[in-house]
Amino acid sequence: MDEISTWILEFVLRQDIPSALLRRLVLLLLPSPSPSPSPSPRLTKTLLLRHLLSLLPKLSTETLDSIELLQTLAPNPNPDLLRSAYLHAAVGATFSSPNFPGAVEDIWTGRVGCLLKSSGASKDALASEELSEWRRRMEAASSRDEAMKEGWDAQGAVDAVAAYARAEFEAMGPTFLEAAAEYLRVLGESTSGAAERQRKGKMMAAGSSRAGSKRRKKKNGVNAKRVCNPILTPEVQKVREALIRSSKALQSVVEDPLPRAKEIADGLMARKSGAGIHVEEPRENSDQSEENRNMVDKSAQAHPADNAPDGIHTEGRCKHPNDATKASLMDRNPTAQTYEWDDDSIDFSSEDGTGQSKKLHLPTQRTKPSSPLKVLEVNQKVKLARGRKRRRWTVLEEDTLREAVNTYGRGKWKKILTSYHEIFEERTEVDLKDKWRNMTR
DNA sequence: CTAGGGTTATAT
DNA sequence: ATATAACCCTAG
Repeated sequence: MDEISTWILEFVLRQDIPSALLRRLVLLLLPSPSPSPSPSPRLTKTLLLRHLLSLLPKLSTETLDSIELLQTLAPNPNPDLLRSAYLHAAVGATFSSPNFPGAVEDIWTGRVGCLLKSSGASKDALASEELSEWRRRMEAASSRDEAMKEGWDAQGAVDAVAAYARAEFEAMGPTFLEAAAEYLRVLGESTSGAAERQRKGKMMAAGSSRAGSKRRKKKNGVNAKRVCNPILTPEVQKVREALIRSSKALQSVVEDPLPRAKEIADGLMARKSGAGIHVEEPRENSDQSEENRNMVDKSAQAHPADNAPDGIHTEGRCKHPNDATKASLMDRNPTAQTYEWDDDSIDFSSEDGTGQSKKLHLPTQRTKPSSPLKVLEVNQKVKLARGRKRRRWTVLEEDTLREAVNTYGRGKWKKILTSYHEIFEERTEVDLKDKWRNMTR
């Protein structure tokens, strides 16, 4: 995984992502050497902390595993909170286990026993007087009630773990992307050098040290340019490229609003025109365009959360599985120009101060084909031109597919697709089958 | 809907 | 230039 994916993953992990997805990411990235080099310590830590929090109302041995792993990651800015979290998690896990003697054996004789015996880093980080005290108490007790009678605050234990995780996040500071965004915002507000240097320092603290030194080297050559156009700093360029490149990965997290909007629009169309839907291919504009706008507005109202912030775009994928044959208003218009996030079509620069900006201008509507023959020809062209954009399979998708084939069996592609549709977004059952064929060759 | 052959874009 | 992965077509 490269540095840029790391920034983005870290950012994504700090967001509110579905717990199922988080779990998968944990399984994918954590158990140390998965495919290639393990992720950066910072990312690993983020992942572990998120995992820890996601387990939370419950305390289990999984909680303990997470904390033990976290303990191995330097630096450890909150040693007291870490010890406290471990203690509370251990006690909590013991009490919430259905098998009290078994849990004591596993947690207190096993884990804690080893921990207290061994000397060195892990002992320093996790062991405490209180922990050995609890160990004595647990091993002496013959039942859960007996162990608990000296007082135990279950909610307090959960709070202790949460407090530790929050403190760690706090100590880590904002994610690299957030810091970069903040830096640029401030840079845009004031061109004062002092402020710039201050923010810069803050940002560097957030990023990995490797990233920092790399960029510092680059900085000098482009300084003149960035003063007059803060949007063009190498940092933005880099982040922008990263966002584009990673949009594929993000697609499994961020829903593309377009298919949904189209669905709604089609629904409205169907209701409006009764049974038959026929829209002339090259549409006469003016009178219908008003209606068209309304429909878009309505769909926007129905899904306010889908409005992505400016600059973060998912690709405009218009095709909807069931609509391949229907020509609808929302389908890609062959005569219109769309702005796509293709890697090589990105050019935000307007270096020439001539004010002659490169505006997109939509060509005026072509005259509609006169003969039926021509209509056919145009339709064919549309069909040919409408191949899906190639999208590489993510590791998450591959993993999910493997797991799904294990549970449902090879050949149950439709079933697999529907039960994991949130992960196989925009894939068809045929894609799954093809992918499986590729994977097993 | 699935299987399997065919086509094309992309990585090596 | 070639191999491979992703995608397409279509019979059954």
